[in-house]
Amino acid sequence: MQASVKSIRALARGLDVFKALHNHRSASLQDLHDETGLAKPTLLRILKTLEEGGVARRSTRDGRYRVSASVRFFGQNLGMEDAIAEQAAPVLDRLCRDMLWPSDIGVYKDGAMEILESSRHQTPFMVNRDRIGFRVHMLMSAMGRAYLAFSPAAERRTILTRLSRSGDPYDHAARNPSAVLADLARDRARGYAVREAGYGRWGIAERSQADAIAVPVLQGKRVLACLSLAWAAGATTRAEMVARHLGRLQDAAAEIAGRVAAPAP
Amino acid sequence: MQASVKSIRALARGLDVFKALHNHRSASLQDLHDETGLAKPTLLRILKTLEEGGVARRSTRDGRYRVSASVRFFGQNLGMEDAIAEQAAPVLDRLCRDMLWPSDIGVYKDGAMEILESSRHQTPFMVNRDRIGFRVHMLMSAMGRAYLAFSPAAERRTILTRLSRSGDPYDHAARNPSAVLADLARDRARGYAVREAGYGRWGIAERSQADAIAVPVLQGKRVLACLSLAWAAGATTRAEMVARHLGRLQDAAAEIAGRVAAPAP
DNA sequence: ACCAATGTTTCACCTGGTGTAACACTGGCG
DNA sequence: CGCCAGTGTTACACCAGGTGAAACATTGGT
Repeated sequence: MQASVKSIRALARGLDVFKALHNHRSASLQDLHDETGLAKPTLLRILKTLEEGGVARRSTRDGRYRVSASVRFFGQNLGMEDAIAEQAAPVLDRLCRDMLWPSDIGVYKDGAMEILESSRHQTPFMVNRDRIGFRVHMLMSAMGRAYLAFSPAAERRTILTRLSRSGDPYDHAARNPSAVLADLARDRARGYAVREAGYGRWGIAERSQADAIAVPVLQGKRVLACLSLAWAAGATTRAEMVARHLGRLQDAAAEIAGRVAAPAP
Repeated sequence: MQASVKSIRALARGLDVFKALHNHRSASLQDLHDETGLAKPTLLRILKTLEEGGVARRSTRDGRYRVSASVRFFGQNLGMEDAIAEQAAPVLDRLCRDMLWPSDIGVYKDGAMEILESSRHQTPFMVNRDRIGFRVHMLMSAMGRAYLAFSPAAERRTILTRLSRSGDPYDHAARNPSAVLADLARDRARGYAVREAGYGRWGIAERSQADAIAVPVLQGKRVLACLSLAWAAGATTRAEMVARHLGRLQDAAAEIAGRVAAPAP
């Protein structure tokens, strides 16, 4: 941890003033003084700096301070994935501490699931280097199958059609859709999806077998993302993991969906 | 002027780092070091503070820094009026220096024009105390007439109907719509509107007569706001002011419309 | 014309921000 | 496997720069 890195009080105060300004539509120096408890000369300097930085302005008409309209564009080029990753990260951390096994969260993109965040870095069981945008197969991984199982039928059909045309041998199971659809219906009924036997291994040189389950993060009827739980198959059984952790995993998925809709402060 | 108020370097640097972070979707410490020229320990402290302030985050997966999704909501509760006032303010200042007479900008709201910004504070001719939300009559003021003259016919009709039911004697002219519409058609043809003779006076105790013209700030077919130019009637003639300044006023209106659509950096 | 509330400037104190230098970690290449 | 370049982190000592008390200026109210 970077426990020794100290934060900068002057900057933190500036952010506080900006937030105070953001809460009220406009604020006088006195308002800000009352709200933040900072000395007025300090506030004048902070507000001057915020103005020069283009994030606040002082009306020439009433002398009151407001946030600048330019801040409307802050974060406007972030995608939904960024929001999901950010809101999921602390939930994954907590999950990992509770379950002692790591989780991943990912979204569907261009024919595969793309991993957005992971708590694998907290465990010794890193199978893949943590590079952003790592992609896992739709039909082989628990995460991909969760996405397919819980998506609306139309989207499921579209994706399977796409996979059946793919050059990747792992995707060819989609060419026998009735078998796949039956598996997915079973997953949907159980409330979680499982990975295909033999896909994915743990540890250096992929010696030990891995297993995983995954649940959807639902936004209405759409699957916003999928949340997976992985463990070394030799350590415990799938039935045991489902019994102990499925509820927790589903709760976490619901929490993430809620936080993406209305982020925590 | 508050020429003597110094800005806070530590805060300005923090804002710079935030902006650098905002330009790239994600940035490593090295990226930020290269871009801002700040020492890495300084950056670590700034980033720590931005994280604690909830405006930046560091991905646990790749260790790169990003702006937090929560900044998406910054400035989201500002109205269009705030944006207009902000973008107009510097333009009004410049206009006032060029023309030596003050301008106002206002929007239509609830049966009257509401002043958003003004350069009257730069002149000795302040007729009204600069209180925010000062309202001027639609039919008596140049600004109100400009709004009516250049609005789509349907909106013009709606407003006139509303005014005709008003209790304010100034609004009763709307009860003879054909005369009003003829005046507005003339204003529209000329490209500017004028105030009703006798409305508005300059200076202390309202001794000297005032005159004004106004032009629309157009966003497509809608009148976003109106921009007025006022002067003491005894000092110069309306024909002279139109000849010298109408083009400038229309250019300024176009500039404001452009800046509201895509704010200057 | 007075008074209370708010905004601004000055200035001396000393903390808190700063960068250099040393250290730790990672990944790539031979 | 070991070296090396690139990157991230920690320690530390200096002193610029942030800070708020107090004095001053301005505004608004009745």
